[in-house]
Amino acid sequence: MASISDRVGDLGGYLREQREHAKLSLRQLAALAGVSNPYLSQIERGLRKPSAEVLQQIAKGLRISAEALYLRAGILDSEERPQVEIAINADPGLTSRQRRVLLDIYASFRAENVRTADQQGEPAVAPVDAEGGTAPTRGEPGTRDTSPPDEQS
Amino acid sequence: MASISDRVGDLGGYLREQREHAKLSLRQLAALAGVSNPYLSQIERGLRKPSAEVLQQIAKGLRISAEALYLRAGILDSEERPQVEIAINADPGLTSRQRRVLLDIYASFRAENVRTADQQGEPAVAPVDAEGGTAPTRGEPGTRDTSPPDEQS
DNA sequence: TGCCACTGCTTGCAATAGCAAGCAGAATCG
DNA sequence: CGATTCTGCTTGCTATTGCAAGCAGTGGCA
Repeated sequence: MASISDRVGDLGGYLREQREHAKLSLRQLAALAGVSNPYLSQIERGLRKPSAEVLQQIAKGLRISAEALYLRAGILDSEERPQVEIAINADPGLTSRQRRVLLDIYASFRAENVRTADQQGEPAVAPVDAEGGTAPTRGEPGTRDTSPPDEQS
Repeated sequence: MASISDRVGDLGGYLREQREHAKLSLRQLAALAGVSNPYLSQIERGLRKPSAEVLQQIAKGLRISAEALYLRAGILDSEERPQVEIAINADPGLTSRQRRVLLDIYASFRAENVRTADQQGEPAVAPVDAEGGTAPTRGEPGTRDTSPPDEQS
């Protein structure tokens, strides 16, 4: 029981705190959230590990952002990332090709600014097409070593 | 099977596309991601609904952001993320000119996609870009009416 | 040709999520 | 006071997730 609570950054404690802050009983919040009250109790005590969907519902009941709960549950990572890259990747209104183009241009702009800042003739870093966009120093996925990793099955 | 796939915005199709783009077999990606290959196959075909944890692992294997998968899985709402325009404007690593260029390209891509959608007879799906998205406009939980809702149990 | 390695997938199972029914204690009310 | 309502929690159950074992097809090689 404590192990789950520890691992997810005391999600349960946070939930209880928020619920008490909102002056809701466990049953009231469960009803608002659309989950069973025993299950909510178990979550608060760290006995269960709720899905993102349940967290969404609980967040709705508490009128807080689901992301706050995701962070505590370890679903979201609060590490700093280039926001532009995230936004481009997350934008459902762009095609894969458009995303790639935008990421390329963005990367080259950033590289250009680094070069300008250095002024020391450091070799230009070629813009790398990475759909994930989070590790620009890596080669393209398609150019990766194609020898298969150890078989798992 | 199709119902899950429809509901989560074709997560499975996206996963397959990304995997193929990375030139990985199903087994290779499963190994990289640390999930079983039958399960990955089921996910791609929409037969299973993976947890956020599994999505995180798969994203790691594909070297893309987990959030892209969360969006397609319905775990994250795209309105909760920084919009591309906002992100570009806020990026300290870009010059004004670069920002303008990126914004112009982004806008033309979006317009292109709207036109494409119109030509196909679909209703325009371009989301209204509202500043701040769905940032909670309601007060703190503590400020809400504290009369209990109807009891459910 | 047979053998081997690879591919994606089927199937049955164990573990866990999430729930309904219900318990015991506390608080409130007539 | 007893009855009622509320509180958080226990327990046993079903549905689902995720996996291991294995199948059938494909391609490459001696």
